[in-house]
Amino acid sequence: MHPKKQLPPGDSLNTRERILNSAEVLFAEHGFERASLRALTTAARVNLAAVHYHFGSKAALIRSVFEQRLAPLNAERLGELDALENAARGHPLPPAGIIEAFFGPVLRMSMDRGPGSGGHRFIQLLGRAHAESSPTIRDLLESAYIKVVDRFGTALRRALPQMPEKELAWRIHFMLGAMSYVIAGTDAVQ
Amino acid sequence: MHPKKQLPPGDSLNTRERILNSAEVLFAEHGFERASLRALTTAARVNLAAVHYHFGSKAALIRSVFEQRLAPLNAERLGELDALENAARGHPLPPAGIIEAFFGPVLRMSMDRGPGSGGHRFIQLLGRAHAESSPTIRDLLESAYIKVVDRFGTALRRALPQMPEKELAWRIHFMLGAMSYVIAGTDAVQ
DNA sequence: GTATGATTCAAACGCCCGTTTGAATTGCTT
DNA sequence: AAGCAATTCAAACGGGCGTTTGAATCATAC
Repeated sequence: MHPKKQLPPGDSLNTRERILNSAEVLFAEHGFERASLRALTTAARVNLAAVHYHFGSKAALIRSVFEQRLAPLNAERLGELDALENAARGHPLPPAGIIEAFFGPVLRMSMDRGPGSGGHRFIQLLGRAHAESSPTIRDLLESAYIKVVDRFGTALRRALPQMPEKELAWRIHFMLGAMSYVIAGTDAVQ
Repeated sequence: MHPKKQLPPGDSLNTRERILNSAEVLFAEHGFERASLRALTTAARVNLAAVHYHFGSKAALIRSVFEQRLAPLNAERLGELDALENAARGHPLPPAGIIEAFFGPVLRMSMDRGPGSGGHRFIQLLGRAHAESSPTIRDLLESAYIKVVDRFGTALRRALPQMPEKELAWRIHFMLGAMSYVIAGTDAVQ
């Protein structure tokens, strides 16, 4: 039957994890559409049908790879913003602090090139997702970000009350663009 | 036989042009891979095989769509840079002028939303190409840009001799990122 | 008007994809 | 040891893709 387990059994995680790891690698390297389940399951030394058994569909696998890593990342962002707000005690926050709370966790994860940790790999994948056109991916990103964007937008608007809404929106757009481009990049620079 | 014409005959251009136009629209809207030749030829009210007759392959069609528009754009960029250099008479150029020579033509083309002209449409396509992962597209972009990047890089280095090479590279990277992100964007802002 | 080459067309080819199936195998429980 | 669900597996399904083919049509030159 479909992924119904009666209990967390002994060690089915092995297959699941192997799929998740290979998926992260291949999605980051080739993009979500170009990386096929056949290539992926071969790399993971796992049967093709295992993806559907453990995840249900390719889209669901993408979602899993995504959320598994993005959730902690966004939690860290919100945590840093919380810390800033607690320290400010009601006063508006320093804009640079807000921006650092948003980009810091990503940049730190991107530097993390320890073997096995794969932080860098996931950030590459995140950059790829930003550049993706397919509605599936765009929806996924949006739903994962909506809470974060909302909190940070509010904080920035409060920190810069004199800045026109439009101008602020453009600046945020520019920042996001620079970030996603640099992150997705092929390390051409540096 | 394959695309060998004995003479520019009466009006074969009609089919070729219809394909090019539909290709630009659909590539810009859905990306190069997601837009299929079947969808494209249907939209152009043209037979499926006409693409291979007139262009040889999908990749060659992409190249044609691309070069047809990118060549004049890059010519304009280089022209503006030439004008700057002639006006400066050997002195280093104002950095803002260099940057305007590079981004100005794109931004102007992007604003051009007159029906039929399709400037905006092509710039969207250009943004999509920047975000693309496939080697075909990356190679295409690189070969189309290499001359421009070289000239502008030299000009910037000469205009900002005190700036470390690395720092300059990063700044260029950021600018390109912001541009491609904004341009490819779904007009979410503004 | 007929010959010739350019162009269009419907149909098929072969490939890769995500997904489904149903039978083996495995591992735990009793 | 038997039973049973969880898991693995090889094989196939159906569909979309870029491409090829070979005949039909069209336009031109003689």
